[in-house]
Amino acid sequence: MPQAERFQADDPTMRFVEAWGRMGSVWGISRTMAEVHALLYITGAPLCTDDVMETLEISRGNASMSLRALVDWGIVGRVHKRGDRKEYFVAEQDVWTVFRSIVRERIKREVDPLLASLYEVRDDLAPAAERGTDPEVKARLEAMIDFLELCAALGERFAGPTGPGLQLAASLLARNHRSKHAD
Amino acid sequence: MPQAERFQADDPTMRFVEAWGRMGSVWGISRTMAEVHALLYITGAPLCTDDVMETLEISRGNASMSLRALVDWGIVGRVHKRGDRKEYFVAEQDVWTVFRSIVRERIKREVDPLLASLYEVRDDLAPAAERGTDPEVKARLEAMIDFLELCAALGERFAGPTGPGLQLAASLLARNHRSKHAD
DNA sequence: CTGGTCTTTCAGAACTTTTTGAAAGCAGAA
DNA sequence: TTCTGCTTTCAAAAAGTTCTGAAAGACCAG
Repeated sequence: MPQAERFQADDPTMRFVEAWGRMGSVWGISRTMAEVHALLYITGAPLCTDDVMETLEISRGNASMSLRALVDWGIVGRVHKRGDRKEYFVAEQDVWTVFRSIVRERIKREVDPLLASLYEVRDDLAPAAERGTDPEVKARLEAMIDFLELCAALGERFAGPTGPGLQLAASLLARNHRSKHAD
Repeated sequence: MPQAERFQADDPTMRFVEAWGRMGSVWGISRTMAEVHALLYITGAPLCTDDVMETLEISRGNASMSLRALVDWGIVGRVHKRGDRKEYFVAEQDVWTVFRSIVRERIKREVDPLLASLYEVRDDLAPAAERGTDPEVKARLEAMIDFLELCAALGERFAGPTGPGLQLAASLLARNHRSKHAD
């Protein structure tokens, strides 16, 4: 497999990359980052910064940033080839593992800080016997906190590093499934 | 409860609104939209466009757009008061229902289109006996498609309009839980 | 050390999204 | 009909984000 790949714009690989790129928002990352990930995933083999730059036609800086961010998210790993100074990158190949990393990261980055803020609000609410704050406000706040705690806990269980993941998902679908699709 | 509410910036209501606003990205909506939703949710009572404008200090246009979008997402409803020409808005009060609406919408808007693109790529790949496309590429594509289908199906089951939702979530947590938190 | 190869950083440019405010639209009352 | 009170729309402005490319940094080999 040659180092500098040249894909046609309508090559299946490229079409996959584009489709995946459009999804970036769902995973909470930028389009380019998603494309870089898609390219690494579908290619399977380790690619270096220049491969990524050339294939996606992006700048060196952008490639470097995106790759590092993917490594931070834990869904891309760094690899070295003997006798080659360059650094190579490989995407995790198990989709379920990818999913787990993403869920874990997003909970850490987004749900946890929100919960922290809400705890603060609640704690300031309780002791002061708050002049005139509707008690129902407190109840709604609690309801939201409970829900988010449940989400975080579920996320950990469902997608956590040790989680049952796939099997659990499958079994969920299995029990009392109604007739689905034909496709 | 007066029509034009005036909250202190550090009022618990406002603090909730701000915390929730910062979360917008997670739900795939803009900060302002999230704040409008937070305000309606925590207030509990129906508010009109002017209430929202004044409380959040945003323009009429923005308030109007955000409210309509929330109605489209199905997590805010329109209400009319007898003898009042104004339109009022109330947020769904059951957090689990809100969650379900959001999951359903996002799958519809984001996962389904992606799946559609991937099906196209796969279908173009199969018949042509594609000159030189690595068979592993096809395998990886299939793996991704399978995963996304599972997600969509799970989403429907778990968060769908008829779904078991909360109970299911609770039971998931219950079985083989390891010692969690104290807090 | 010096020179070469590769990686990272960062200020500004390009692009995207969000917000505004004024104008147009709509509906009921008189 | 016209007036009035309210809602929606939309073009332009502001704010926010992502990308580029050049320069600086790191590291190794000789």
